[in-house]
Amino acid sequence: MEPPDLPDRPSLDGLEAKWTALWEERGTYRFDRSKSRAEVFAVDTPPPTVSGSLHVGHVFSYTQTDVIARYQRMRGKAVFYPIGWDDNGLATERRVQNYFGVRCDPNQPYDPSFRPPAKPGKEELPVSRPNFVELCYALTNEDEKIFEDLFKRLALSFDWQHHYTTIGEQARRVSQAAFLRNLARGEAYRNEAPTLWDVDFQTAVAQAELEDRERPGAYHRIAFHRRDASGPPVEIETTRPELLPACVALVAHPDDERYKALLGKEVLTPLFSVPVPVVAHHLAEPEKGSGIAMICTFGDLTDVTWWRELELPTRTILRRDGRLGEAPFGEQGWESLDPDAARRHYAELEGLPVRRAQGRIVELLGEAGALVGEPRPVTHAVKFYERGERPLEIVSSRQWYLRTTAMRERLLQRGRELDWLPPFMRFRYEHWIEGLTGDWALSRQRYFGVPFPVWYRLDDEGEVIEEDLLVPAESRLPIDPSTDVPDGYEESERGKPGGFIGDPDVMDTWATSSLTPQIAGGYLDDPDLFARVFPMDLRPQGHDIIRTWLFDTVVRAELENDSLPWRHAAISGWILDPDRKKMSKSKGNVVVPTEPIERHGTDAVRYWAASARLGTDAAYDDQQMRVGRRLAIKILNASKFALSRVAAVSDPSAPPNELQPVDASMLGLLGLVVEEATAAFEGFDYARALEQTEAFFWRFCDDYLELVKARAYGDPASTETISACHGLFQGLEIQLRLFAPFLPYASEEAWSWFHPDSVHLASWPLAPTGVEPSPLLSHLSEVLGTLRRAKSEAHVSMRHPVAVCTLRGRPEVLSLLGQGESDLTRAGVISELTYEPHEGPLEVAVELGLPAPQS
RNA sequence: GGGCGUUUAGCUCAGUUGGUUAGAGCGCAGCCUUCACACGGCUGAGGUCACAGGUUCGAGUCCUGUAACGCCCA
Repeated sequence: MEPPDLPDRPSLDGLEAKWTALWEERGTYRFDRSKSRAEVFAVDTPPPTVSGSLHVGHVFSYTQTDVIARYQRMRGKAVFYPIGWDDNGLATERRVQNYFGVRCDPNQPYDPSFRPPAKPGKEELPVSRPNFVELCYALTNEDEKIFEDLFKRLALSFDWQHHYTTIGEQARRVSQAAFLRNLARGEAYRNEAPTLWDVDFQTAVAQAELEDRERPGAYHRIAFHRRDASGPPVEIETTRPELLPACVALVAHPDDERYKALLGKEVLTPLFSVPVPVVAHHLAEPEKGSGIAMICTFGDLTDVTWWRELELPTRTILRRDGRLGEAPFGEQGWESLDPDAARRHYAELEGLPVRRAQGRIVELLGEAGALVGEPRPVTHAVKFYERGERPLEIVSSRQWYLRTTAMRERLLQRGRELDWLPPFMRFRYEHWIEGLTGDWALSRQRYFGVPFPVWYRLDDEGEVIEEDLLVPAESRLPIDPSTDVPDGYEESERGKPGGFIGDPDVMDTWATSSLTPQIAGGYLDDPDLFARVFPMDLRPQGHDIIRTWLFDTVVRAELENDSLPWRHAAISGWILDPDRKKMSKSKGNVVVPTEPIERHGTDAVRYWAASARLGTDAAYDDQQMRVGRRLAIKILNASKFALSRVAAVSDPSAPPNELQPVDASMLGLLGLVVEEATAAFEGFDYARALEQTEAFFWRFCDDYLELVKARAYGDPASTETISACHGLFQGLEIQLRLFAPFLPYASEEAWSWFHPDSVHLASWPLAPTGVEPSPLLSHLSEVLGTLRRAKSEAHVSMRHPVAVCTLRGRPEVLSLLGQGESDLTRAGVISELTYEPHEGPLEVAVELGLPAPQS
């Protein structure tokens, strides 16, 4: 073969820039859409939240997916591997708010000449909704560039031509169309209902966005007198005494003997003298507090359950800003035996935020003698919006919902059809479904999101006619109902009696993210593409978003496509810091991914990420990256050596007539590694494939290269040298391909020294044919190990001659070793090699010779 | 309170349907500057497999229980 142009000192420096540019120029990772579904491997990649900070967690899981994608590409699949940015939603709004020091005020008019302040001021500057959205676009554009640069440097083999954003036109169109179809099929509905509410963000929140946090609180024991004044007062315990004005009943467990006699009777709320019934429900916990609780509208989700199942009245006092609102005691629905006193007491509370209202009502209760004993401090779990800072409240509001609870069984069945990696992750999904307390609340009272594509007709008084929806034709999508006009109306009729008004809400960001297979696959615009990629093969993601992203995506595909969205779900673990604590911004232990890439190089960082199995958390580990870097350098050096030798023979790729036993053994054993790595990859166990490949490579370098060196430097026309060169060539070629998914830069560089095309488009290797995996090389390794030990212990160089080496072992082992005798004696610098048959494991006796004369 | 996972060398982790003396890498110690590699290589010392029972000829592996840690859900 042509002598390759080999570097004097191979180096990793510069490889990343060089190959990233070449791959892009050559379109190495472009999707071939001429392939049929069976020839395609489609990945539904998680679109990262670009407003969030980049950290090594991204590197970790995205690399694991890329390794799988590269394997599939080498297996001959057309890999559909799009990438998107998740830019819509509250995360971006918050970042824009902090970055520019602005606040969205929908009442402000649009200012086309608006420029954000250079530095955020002390007070947040109110800006119009269109101005605010413009800032969101501007900032996400900046953020996206940073992500793109990182992903390219990480050698993630995305097809950048199939790129989307969750606020982009395509995403809005698909989200709105899917919603309208949900609506038409009766799967989406709008309803006034108790809603989880964040008082700071002033928006509804879904069950999936909840988070429990331990907070200090106190049990207050409050006495309720019986309406008929018989018997002692009933004492309840509550952590939320400020909700007493919203009390609609007391509840005890039906089997609780202490309260059986009370059931059906009425008691009076202290301070407000509102008669409320005592009712029974199995969710009342006899062991908790006094065993009887007050039901308020609404203190927590249990209140909602009681209220719904026991058909209790509603007395809402909480406003959406987290303060106590109106409570017209004495009027209908607010009946009181002493309305004047009730109003007097409530006047002390109205307008106060809940915390201050709590303090005040405790004083009032104390003065009225209704507080029993001192409040008892406790620590308890309080529900928060995961991005919020104050506890969630529950308010009654009108929201859009998607009917998920009605399809529990179908979703569980889909979960069983999905291949979970690792399998136990399915429990997360099942438990989530079993624990659903209501339908998916879709609407958010926010600004940077996909609007609901509906308008409402206004009656002659200018009031909204809820049941009379105006929806656009699908061909008009995407629309913004706050600026677009429904068919048959003029803009001048907006907000006027007899006119129309747009729905002011936007969709939950997951309502868009849950459609990534449809958005990326061209569901609406490109049915030909969609048919080639859907259902997709792989959904990679973290286990923290099984209840949101994975679950929601299954829901949408079930409703829209009557199908699972993908066949396999690969769930990656967390990145922990070196002390095994979860990395998080608040702990200040986040590692920025550019840092390890700068220090160790991409291949090294990928090696670390690919060493961790799916579903397993991994600690950030500099040492492991150093190992990866060393491996990458070793690949370059070993390749250089092998190629510098094999060029001597005419066609090293062709199997020679007389393949020497040592070469055949190496190739045979490598064949086993190929088979194991392939099997591991087929089961998505890339870490095992890497482990096997790496272990073999080390033996290849330490033992095989040393054994064949003498032959490789021999006469290029000799049988021995031709065989050695074939072993080197074949061994190298196969191993570079095995390494390619993991270390794309080093393997591509070495491959380029003797191939015009990319290793990443080369075929995945097959085990070499015509060679038996004889244990010859393994036995030789053992002997070499003993020789090295002897030399190491004698503190002499490895070139130091061995006077006599005696091999003792079973005859068949000795006879096998005899086939490698000349390689062994030259690699070990052995003067005399003798064999002694004996029954037992191989033993090697070494007698060192005199040092070779100094030259 | 319910569920899931983890526990193997100082550290990070493999360990297949139960089968010789439990593996790897890092770190540590020692050695070697060899004609691919000092951004290196070689060699070595490290383990009561969390604990307690049980099944079995045989258990890191299977069963029961306990503990610690982590996560999810109440």
